[in-house]
Amino acid sequence: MAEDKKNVDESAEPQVPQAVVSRLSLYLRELQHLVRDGFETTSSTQLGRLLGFTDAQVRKDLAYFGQFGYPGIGYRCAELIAAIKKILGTNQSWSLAIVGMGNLGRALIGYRGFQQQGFEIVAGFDTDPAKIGNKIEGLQVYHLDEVTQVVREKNIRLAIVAVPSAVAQRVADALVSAGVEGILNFAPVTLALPKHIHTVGVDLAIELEQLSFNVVSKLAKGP
Amino acid sequence: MAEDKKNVDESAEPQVPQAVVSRLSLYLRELQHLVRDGFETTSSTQLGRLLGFTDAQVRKDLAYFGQFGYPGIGYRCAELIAAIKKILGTNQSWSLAIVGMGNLGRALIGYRGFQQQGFEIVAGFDTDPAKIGNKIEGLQVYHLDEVTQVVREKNIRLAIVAVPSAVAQRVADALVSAGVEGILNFAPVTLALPKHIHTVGVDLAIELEQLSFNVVSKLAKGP
DNA sequence: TAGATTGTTAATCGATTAACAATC
DNA sequence: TAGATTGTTAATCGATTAACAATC
Repeated sequence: MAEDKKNVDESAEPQVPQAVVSRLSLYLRELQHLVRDGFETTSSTQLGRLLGFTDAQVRKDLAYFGQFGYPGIGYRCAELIAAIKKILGTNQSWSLAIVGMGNLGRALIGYRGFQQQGFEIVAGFDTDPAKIGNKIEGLQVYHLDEVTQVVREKNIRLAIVAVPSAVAQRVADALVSAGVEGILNFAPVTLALPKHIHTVGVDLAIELEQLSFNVVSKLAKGP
Repeated sequence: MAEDKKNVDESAEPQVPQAVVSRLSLYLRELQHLVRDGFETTSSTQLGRLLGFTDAQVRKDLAYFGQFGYPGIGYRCAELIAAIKKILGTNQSWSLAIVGMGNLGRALIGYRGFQQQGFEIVAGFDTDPAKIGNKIEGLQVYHLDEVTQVVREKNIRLAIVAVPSAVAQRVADALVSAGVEGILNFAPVTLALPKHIHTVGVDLAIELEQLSFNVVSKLAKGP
């Protein structure tokens, strides 16, 4: 128990790369489309083609989590969907908080895609007195000072941060001390948080920078 | 010239991994914060610490593009900012179109972070007659049928897709045939587009799935 | 049976890290 | 000079792909 070599994780499982987890979400999305389009089964080749991956990669990714396919047949879509949801934790529904009732925050409250994948926003927070106590887009808005109480009452484990950069770190700290375990951060800053808190950052300007880089780079090569 | 081994890109340059490009955007963001906070210079160690990377990785990433540092000194922030902007193509301003004037589309029009990094939304598109011809959040809204003309007139090279999944592919096709070269897609679908068109997909539900996966996985290990 | 497709091992490829001479 | 830090090469590590026996 005492002997740790380097900083290797002590847990037994093979340790799943984050890249595998994000492809898992893409497999889930494609499988849902396949079911909608009437497919009962699919194959690693088909899934790979739809997403631009090799068939080997699809099989390898799934192999991290178990055996889900049938040699000679492929994968039963409904079955694989259920399995991936279980792995991702979205076989159950998650209660979310959102902080920041600006343009982006309000848009996210109305976003249908969250509900569809098992995420329900159950509380909004802001510090603007004009907004607190009202409902915005049907969602009850609380003062950030009440976050600890509301998070406990409503069993909130994940939160969305949609506030200006200048206050994002303070808001994140408040969420963490209220007991939130994961944060989806839309403010264009790197949050400094305890290691056991999970963070995903979405910086919209950065996404555009990836595009502009690729567009300008391609100028070098002719058509 | 004829002899190509496998499907190796013919272009001379070392071929930059996409992961490097996204870290480049993060370096830029941190450098801008450092300048705001009064730093004249920084180092690979400092940048790495702020972002959770090793110093070696920072230097290696930058080395793809040239020599920007001073041995014994580090990097001059302003200088490195200018260099990265040039690499990413954001030393110039980009004119953007946005398609879809729903909740998310309207929020993105008002998002200050785009302007700040050199992206200006100059035209909105929709197919709802009630919206066309008006200004939304100060932005002129056109019918999607006019996209080719507007794209040409306003020199638009990048576009944001914020429409429902069901129509995202058709919208993307229209943008491409209008001459757009890069698409930031918020619809939760994989777009099938010509190889020379660049796409970045942002699926908000998938970002939350990454969080839920990590939160449930951590249950296995006790504190 | 023949054809299809899995799960898995081994081979390849690519990315990260460590180390260090060169430089300020 | 001593201390700091770069750019770069070599070593390590990890992820992807190819190949194939097993299975339906």
